[in-house]
This record gives sequence, structure tokens and C-alpha cells, in this order.
Amino acid sequence: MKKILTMVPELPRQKDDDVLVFNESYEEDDFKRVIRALHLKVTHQRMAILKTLHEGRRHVTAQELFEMLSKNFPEIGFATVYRFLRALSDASFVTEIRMGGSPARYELTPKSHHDHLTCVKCGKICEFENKAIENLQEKVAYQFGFVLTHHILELYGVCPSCQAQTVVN
Amino acid sequence: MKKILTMVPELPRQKDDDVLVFNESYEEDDFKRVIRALHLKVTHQRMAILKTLHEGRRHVTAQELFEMLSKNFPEIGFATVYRFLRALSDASFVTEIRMGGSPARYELTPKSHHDHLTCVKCGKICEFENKAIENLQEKVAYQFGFVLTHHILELYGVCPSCQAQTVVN
DNA sequence: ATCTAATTGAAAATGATTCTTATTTAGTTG
DNA sequence: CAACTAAATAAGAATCATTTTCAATTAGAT
Repeated sequence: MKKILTMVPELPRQKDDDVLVFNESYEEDDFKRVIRALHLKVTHQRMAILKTLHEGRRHVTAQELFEMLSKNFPEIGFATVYRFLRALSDASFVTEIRMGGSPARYELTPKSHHDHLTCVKCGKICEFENKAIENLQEKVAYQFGFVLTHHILELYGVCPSCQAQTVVN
Repeated sequence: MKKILTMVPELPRQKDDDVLVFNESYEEDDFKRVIRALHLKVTHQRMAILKTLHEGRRHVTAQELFEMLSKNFPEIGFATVYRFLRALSDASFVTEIRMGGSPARYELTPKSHHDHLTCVKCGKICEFENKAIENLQEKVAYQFGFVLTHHILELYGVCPSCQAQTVVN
């Protein structure tokens, strides 16, 4: 019940055989801008990480990201992936989501904030946004005299298709 | 910013020199009932874990709990603590809260559900309850066709006393 | 009191993440 | 554009929380 082994199987996977073209100018400058905003040097590793985060599946683990990158970039090290993800997430360019004890998942921070609704059976993640909830959160923090910096709201439940299925074991 | 090294320093700590009396009958039966409800055998280790969870500070890590137990019960192994905490939390007798990458914290599941408001500077945890937020969560889940099982709502901010302090470094 | 499956402690294993170090490189400077 | 320097890298070792393994112990049924 707590261990979800097959995560997000429904979402479209990164096509394994596609070779990413790293040198096309598309989006290139935006990524450089992000890296420079962190006072870091623009390396092709970092560009590749941003590009893969941008083009690939949402909610990837550092490990998955590393494996996606390895296909086009065999010599990249996972320490680099972790290091840069950390920097990005410290600066809120990517958002880290954690479920239970499983590895953290990352996504480029979306312009419009959203939270997650996760199926405890199949691991499917739905995103939602609810201004009313956000407002109430601010209210709660205010009551305690806190200045809110951020929040984590993760809803868990059983998705429609898993509700329909017979429970095996 | 992400690494909170001094956790919950304000909350009253377990007095180190107090010797817990494991054999007084107070609450004893309740704990046995909990263990039996899990279809597990009543061992003194499990009784001690429940007692310490009940009497000690809230929001303890498995490691802290292990250390508290070790004082009265030097031969207990941390595997036993982890194992039983897992069983308790699978059955919702204890609630597991996770912040960032730091170790999970546990508390006996309170009768009245509450969420947490954590200070990102000093780690102080405030508990709150907000029915309006809960209702909205149900509504969101319903919109996606999900049946809610549980949720995690963790608010982060700066507490009043940390707001008053000068930021060092 | 006997028996047996569940439980335990100790230590090893694991899995995610971080650190270390020698080497390479971005990007600044002359 | 060549030389330089501080930052970034890959590889692997280290760390940290947690889980597993396994031989020895024990709860509780008989």
C-alpha cells in the first residue's frame, strides 16, 4: 500500500530512440538565462539537463533524468544531475515533489502554481490548482503570525480506473 | 535554506534522566489493544515503543525514538523501532511526516486530524486544523473522480520570532 | 510445560543523495 | 585569439536513512 513500484505508467514516456538535438537554437537562450541567473557557468551538461527536463516527461526522478541524459550524453555523471537539480530547486526553477520514502521527483516550476493528486494504486499524478485552498492557507499562516514561503499539498486517493479494477492480492 | 539542522528546538525535550516505568498499568491495555489490532504479538519492545511515543515529545524521528528507548531499554535494536513504526504507520496508528530529504518524523495519529506549519528558519512546528481546506480537498478529488484516502498539507514560512531576528549570513 | 511461528538484535545490504579529488572547461583577460 | 583561473566535471567513495538477513529468542497457543 505504501510502496508504489510502478510509477506514472500512464503518462507518455520519453521516446528512447529519439536523438535530442542539443545545438538547435530553439529555447537555447532561455536555458542560458536560467543558468546565468543562478550565477553559474553555462555548460553543455547543464544545458542538456534543462533541455531534457523541458522536453521530457514531467515528474522525473534524478535517476530517470540521468538515464534519459545518458542516451544522448553517455559521459554525464549523476552527481552533476543531482548537483544541478539541487541548485535549480533551491532557486525554485524546478519544483521537488516527494511521496513517502521514494526518490524525489522534479519538474520545471510551472508558471501557474499547482498541486498534485496521486493515485495510491497506479501512481498516476493529476495536477490541480485551487485558489480557494491557497487563500485559506495564507489565512492559517497569518493566524499563527507566520509569513508563508511555500507549501506542499499532496492529495492521495484511488483514481477512477483503479476503482473499477478488482484488487489483486 | 533547504537544510534545517536544528529541528524543533523550542518544544519541550524528553527529560533524559527520568526513568520510564514500563510496568504500571496506566494505558497498558490500550497499547496492547493497538498491537493486537495489527495481528502482532505483544512484546515489551513494542509496548515500550508505544509508551515512549505516547509520553515523549511529538514529531520524533526513528533515530530519536531509538535513543530515547535505549536509555530505559539498552538492548533494543533500531531495526525493531523502524519495523514497528512502519507497521503502525501502515495501519495509520502513527502518522509519518516528511520534510525535504530529512528523516521522517512520527507521531501517534491524533484523534482530530491536523496539518503542520513549519518555520523554515528554526524548524518550529505548529499544528493546525482547517475543515474548510479539507472540504475543498474532497471537492478537488471528486472533480477528478478520485476517492481520497489521505493527504499531506505542509505549510512553510517564517515564524514571528525568526521574523524579528536579524538574518545571520 | 511444550512447541512453533513470530519476533528480535546485530550486522550487512540497499538506495538515494552528497562529497572528494584529480582533471577538464567556461569565460575572462591581456 | 591565446593564456589563465576559478568553477565544473566524472568517477567513485562516502554518507545517511531505512530495510533485509539470519541465527537466536520468545509469545502465546496447545
